[in-house]
Amino acid sequence: MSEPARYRPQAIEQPWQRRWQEEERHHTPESGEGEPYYALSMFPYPSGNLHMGHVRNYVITDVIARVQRMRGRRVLHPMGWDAFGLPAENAAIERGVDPGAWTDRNIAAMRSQLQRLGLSIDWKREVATCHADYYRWTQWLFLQFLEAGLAYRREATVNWDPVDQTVLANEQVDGEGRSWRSGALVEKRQLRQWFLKITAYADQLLDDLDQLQGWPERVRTMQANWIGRSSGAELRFPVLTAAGEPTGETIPVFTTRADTIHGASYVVLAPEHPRVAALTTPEHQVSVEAFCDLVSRQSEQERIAEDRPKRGVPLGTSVRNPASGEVLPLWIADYVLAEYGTGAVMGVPAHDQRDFVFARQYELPVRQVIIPEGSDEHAFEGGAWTEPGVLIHSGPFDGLTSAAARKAIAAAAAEQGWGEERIQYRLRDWLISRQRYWGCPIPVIHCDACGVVPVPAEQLPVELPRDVAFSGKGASPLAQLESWVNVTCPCCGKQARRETDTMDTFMCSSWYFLRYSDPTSTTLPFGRAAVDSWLPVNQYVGGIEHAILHLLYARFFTKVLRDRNLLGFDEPFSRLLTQGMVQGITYKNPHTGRYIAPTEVSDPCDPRDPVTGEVLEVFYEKMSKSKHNGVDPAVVIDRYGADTARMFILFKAPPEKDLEWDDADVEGQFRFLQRLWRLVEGVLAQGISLAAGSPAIDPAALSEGERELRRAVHGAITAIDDDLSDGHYQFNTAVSELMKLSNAMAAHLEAASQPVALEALRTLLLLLAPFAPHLAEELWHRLSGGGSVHGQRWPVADATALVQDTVPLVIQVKGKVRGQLDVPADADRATLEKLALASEVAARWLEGRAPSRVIVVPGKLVNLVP
RNA sequence: GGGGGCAUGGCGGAAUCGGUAGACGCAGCGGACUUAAAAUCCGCAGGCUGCAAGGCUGUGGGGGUUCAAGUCCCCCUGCCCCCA
Repeated sequence: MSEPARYRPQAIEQPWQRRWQEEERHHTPESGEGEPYYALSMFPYPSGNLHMGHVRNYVITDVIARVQRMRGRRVLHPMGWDAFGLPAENAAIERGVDPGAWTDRNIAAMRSQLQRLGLSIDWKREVATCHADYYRWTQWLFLQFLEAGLAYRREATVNWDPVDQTVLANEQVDGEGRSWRSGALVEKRQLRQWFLKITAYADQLLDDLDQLQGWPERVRTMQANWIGRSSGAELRFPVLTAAGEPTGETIPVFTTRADTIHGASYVVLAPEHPRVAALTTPEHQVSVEAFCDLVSRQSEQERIAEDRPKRGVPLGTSVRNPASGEVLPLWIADYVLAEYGTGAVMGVPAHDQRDFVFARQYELPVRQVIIPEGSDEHAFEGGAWTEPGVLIHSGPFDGLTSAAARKAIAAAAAEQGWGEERIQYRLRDWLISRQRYWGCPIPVIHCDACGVVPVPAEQLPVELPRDVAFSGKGASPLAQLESWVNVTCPCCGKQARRETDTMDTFMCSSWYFLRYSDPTSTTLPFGRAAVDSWLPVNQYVGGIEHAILHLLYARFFTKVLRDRNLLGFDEPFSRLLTQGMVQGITYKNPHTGRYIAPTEVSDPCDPRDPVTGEVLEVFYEKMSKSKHNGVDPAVVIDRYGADTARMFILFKAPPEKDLEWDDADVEGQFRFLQRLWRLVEGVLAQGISLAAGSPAIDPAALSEGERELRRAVHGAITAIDDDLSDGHYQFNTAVSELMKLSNAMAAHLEAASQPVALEALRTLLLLLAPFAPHLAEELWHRLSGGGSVHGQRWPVADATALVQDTVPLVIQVKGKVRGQLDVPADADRATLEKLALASEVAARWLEGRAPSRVIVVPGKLVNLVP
C-alpha cells in the first residue's frame, strides 16, 4: 500500500482558489432564488502591506458570507480601496514617484495578498476611490450637497506650517503642536474652506440611533455623545458705550444654565470671535492682539482642558446683564471656543468650574445665586457649586428650583426680547477642504462675475492632473499648477479659476458601500433599484476606531441621498460588528525604553536584553513596526496555509475582543487541520465515498457508539447554528464545536456503519467549509462528494438524534452538589424527586430526616433542602 | 472630572432564563510507539487535604437577595475605552 498523502496546504490552496475563480463561484447573483444578503468589511487604505488586523476583519466577513450562501441567500461580498490620502503624496514628495502609480502598485500587491486568504469576494465589483470612474461620482454627489444647500464656504482655522509654508492635517501635528516634517511650531490661520452642513441632520442622526439595535451599545453611545445635543437658551447681552448707553448691538451667549444668569459677573468671547476687534477699546488694543496671537498657537485640547490655567484679557467694553440690569465687563479668554455655540459665554464663577478658576485668577466677583435644596448658603473652598438647586439673589425668580427657573427665565427673556430657549449641538459642520493634491478635486469654479459655479455634471470628472511637481512646500500642488487652475467660467465664459482644494477622504468612504451595489454604472453613482435591493448592509464589520467619524458621515450621506430620492432607506448598516485589535507579544527594556524584537530574545521564559542582559517587560500590544511585534500574514500563510491562519484567528478570541497572537496556538490549529486530514485519509483507506449520497439511517438499529456519534454530529450543527446566528457571532466557540465533533468522530467513526459514518463525514465538511474553505473543499473532493462543498446546503440538525434514554441528574443538598444519578430522560418531576430521595447521596446527607423542601429542575438537578 | 466596559486555572477563553464553574485549545506532566528524538496516539490536570472514597475551598475584594449567584443588587479596588 502506498504512503497516505499528507496535508500540505501549499499544494491545495492555490489550485482551489484558481478553480473557484474559473467557476466564478463568488460572483454576485443579481437575480434568482434567495433573499439578498450584503456582507461588508470596511475597505482598507492600500498601504501595500496586508497586516493581521486586515486578515481578522476580512476573514470574519468571509465566514459570514459563506454561511449565508450555504443557507441559500444571494450574497454580495465586495472589496475595494480607500485610496486617496497623504501617504501617496508623501511618497511623491520624498521619492518623486507618481501618487497614482504608487497607489495602483499597492492595490495590486494587497489584492494578491488578500486573495491568498481564500476570501469569497466578488472581485468584479472592486472599486478604488482614486480612480476617475469612482471619484467622478464623489464629485457628482458633492454637487448634490451643493444644490441642496448643504455645502458652503466660510473662514475656518487651519494648521499652518510656517517653515514649509503649507497647511497641515491635524494628524500631521504632534502632541506638542509641531509639524511632523519641519518640526516648526504650527500656527493657526484663517482660510476660506468648504463645509458640509451635517448639523442640519443632527436630530435625525441622534434619533435614528434607536433604529440601530444591531449595533454595539457603546458605538451608539459614542455617536450620541459626539452629537452632544443639549437644550439651553440663547441670551443676549446689550453692548454699552463708555457712557453706559446701549449701542444697539448685543452679544448672544449660549448657556444650559439660564437659571444662573443673576450670578454672571462678566461675559467672555472666543479670541476668534468676529466682533473682538470692533469691541476692543484703544487702550486695550495691544494686549488683546498679543493675546489673540498667543492663543492661535495653542491646540484646542490645551485650551479647554479643565486642569489648565485659564487665561484672558478684558476688551475695555461693557455689557448689561439683561436680567439684572447690572453692568459687566467684556473679556476674551482661551477657554471659549469660536466654533461652539455662539462663541461667547456668560461667566458665572459660583456655578461653573472653569468660570470659577478664571474669576479667581483675575479677581472677578463670585456671586452665589443657587443654593442646595433645603440648605443655607454654602462656602466655596472647593470650587463652583455646579449642581441644580434653589435660586437666591435672583429678583423675581428667588425660590424657584433650577429646572423651573430655566423655563421661567427663558420665557421672560423671550417676552422681553433678549433671548429664547434653544437646542445646541456639540457636533460641528464637517470641514471637507484639504489643501492637498492626492484627493478628490472639489468640482467648482470661481468666477469674478458669477461667483462659485459648479462644474456642469456632464463635464465630470474634474480629473487630477498628472504632470505635477511635488515639493512639499507652499500651496497645494494643484494651486501651483497654473495650466490646471485657469479655466473659463461655464456660466459666462470669462477667465475663471478652479477650486484647488480636494476633499477629505472621509467623503470618498461615505458612499462606497452604495457603489458596490452597481459598480459599473456610468449614468449615476448607483441605480435606485440596485441600491434598494442590496442595502441596507446586513452585516458591516470593521474596527472600533471608526465608531464615530466614518460611521457618522456614512449615515449622514445616506440620509441626504434619501432626501434627494437617490435611495430609499434611512440607515446604511443594519448590523455592525466591531472587531478587536490583533496584538503581538512585545518585549521592552523598562530602563532604556527600547523595544526588542522577539527574534532577539533567546529565552522567551526569561526574556533579557540581548545587549545589556537586563530583564525585559513582556506584554501584548497592537502590532506595529516600531515595536517589532508584528507578524506578517504572508509568512504565516507560507508556513501553515490560509486555512490555519483563518481558523486560528477565529478561534483565539471572540470577535469583539483583542486577540493575542501566539505562535504555539497557530501550531495547535495546524495540528487540528492535520487531524481532520488524517481522519479522512483513514476512511478513504476503508473505501468510503460520499458519492453514494446519504443512505437512510434506521434509528432503531443503531449501536450505542453510533447513537453517540449522531448526538455529536447533530449537537455540533445545533451549537454552530447558534454561534453563527445574526448579531451574536461566536466564531471561537463554533471552532471548538468542530474540534469536539472531530474528537467524537475519532472515537466512533471506525465502528460506525456506513450510513452513520457518511452522515458524520458529510456534516463535518459542510460545517468546516466556511472556516477552512480550501481543506473542506479538498477533503470533499477526495471523498468524491460531487460538485463543490461550497455549493452545498447548510446541514439541518435532527432533533431526534439528540434524544438520550438516560441523562445525568445532579443531586444537590442545600445547593451543594453531592452526587449524580442516571435517570430516564423523560422522567417527570415527581419521579425525579422520588429517585433523588431514594438515592444513596440523600441517605448519607439527610441522615434519615425528610427534607423541608425539594426543588426539581427537570433535565438538570434536584436540590434537597434539609 | 463625566459616561461606558471589563476582572474566571500557568495562559487564551467556555458557561441559554440564576441551576454540575473551568467546554475547546495552548503550555505542562505521565504513559505507549522509537536505539533515540520528532511526529503521532492514550491518559492526568483549579487550589488545599487524604492511601483512597471523599472532604474543604474557589470566578478581583467586602456585603446582600435566593433552595441555588461567575450570572441579580449595594459598596470598594484595579485595568481598558470614549468624551472632557
